[in-house]
Amino acid sequence: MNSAVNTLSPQQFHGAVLEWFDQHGRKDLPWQKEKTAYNTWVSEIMLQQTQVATVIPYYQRFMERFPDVEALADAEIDDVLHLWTGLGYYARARNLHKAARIVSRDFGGQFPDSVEGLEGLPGIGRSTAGAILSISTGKPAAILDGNVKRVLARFYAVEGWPGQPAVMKRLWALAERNTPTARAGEYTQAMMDLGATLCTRSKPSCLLCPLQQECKAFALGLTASLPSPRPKKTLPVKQTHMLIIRDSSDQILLAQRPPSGIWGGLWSLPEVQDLRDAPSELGIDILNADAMEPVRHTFSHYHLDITPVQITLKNPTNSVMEGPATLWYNTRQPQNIGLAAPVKRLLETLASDSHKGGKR
DNA sequence: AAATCGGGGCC
DNA sequence: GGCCCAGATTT
Repeated sequence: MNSAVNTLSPQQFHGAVLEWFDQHGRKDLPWQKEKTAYNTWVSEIMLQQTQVATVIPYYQRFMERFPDVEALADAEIDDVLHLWTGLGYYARARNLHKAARIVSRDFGGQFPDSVEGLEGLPGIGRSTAGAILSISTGKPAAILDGNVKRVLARFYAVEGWPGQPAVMKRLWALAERNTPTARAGEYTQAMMDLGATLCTRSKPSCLLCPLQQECKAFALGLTASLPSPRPKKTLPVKQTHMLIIRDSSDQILLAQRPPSGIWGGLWSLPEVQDLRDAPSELGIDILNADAMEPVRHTFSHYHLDITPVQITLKNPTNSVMEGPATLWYNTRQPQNIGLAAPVKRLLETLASDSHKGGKR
């Protein structure tokens, strides 16, 4: 491997980064007041999916309601999900809750104080474990989140998509190499801040960067092309029908998804691939079916073309569907439940259509 | 519409 | 250990 010759030593690297952090880093965020493992953990999980400005009010509400790991472990999952509503990615809230119970039950309320121990908890991988450990204890532990990947791939001009194991391995080695033994927590914070504020995906602010003089991507004009993008492939398209079934007070039938797989545990509309299978699969008698314009929902690995179908039942008082949990959803008074994203959008559309008095 | 992201989970 | 899955936002 073209190991890092002619470049900054680890001491010079983290020295420059820490000096920049002292002048420009953020040090007053709510989770930086008291850097316990619990506080750091909750903030890191929230920040995995959402920007700082959005996270702040969620973090504060969460901490008021669940001030420590015992409070979270004692909570019902529904209460946790309730405070998570709007943040999305509910699987992470479930993992947070599971992990709290493990820490409380198996570890007497104490978080593991090693990367390996932390990694054993659901929802915590190598990078998040490194962040929690270094920030909350100051122990040297490397992180490699999206921000740090970008900084390192550019600084060392590492070619190749970081999703490739060989590239990932190289980046981890560089991350480990530069992590200081002293001030490791601040260094972790600094690297994340650097990637988030200067070394951004597009239009990085290289002129303000403390690493610019030795940055290979800057020198070679490669900042726009590094890190290398994921090789693209054409996504398969899947089809489904989502049934809009109303009761006499115009509420819409929802069914809960199975706990794992797509939209695990979230609420969705009853679904069939082939409309002709609806009566047998769902146990309903259809008087009329009115298909709406399809909407496309894209996952990382396929497109899902959803055809919403407004259903009129022969027997409107039907009690429906044997398998999953169901509920009747009032679009005029949206409840705080975890809804699959395209279903949420669809229900909002239906609500605003009915306000206008229009039927489509 | 395409890119992005850290972890889970299966083989 | 390698590969794919999943969810939602940003660009």
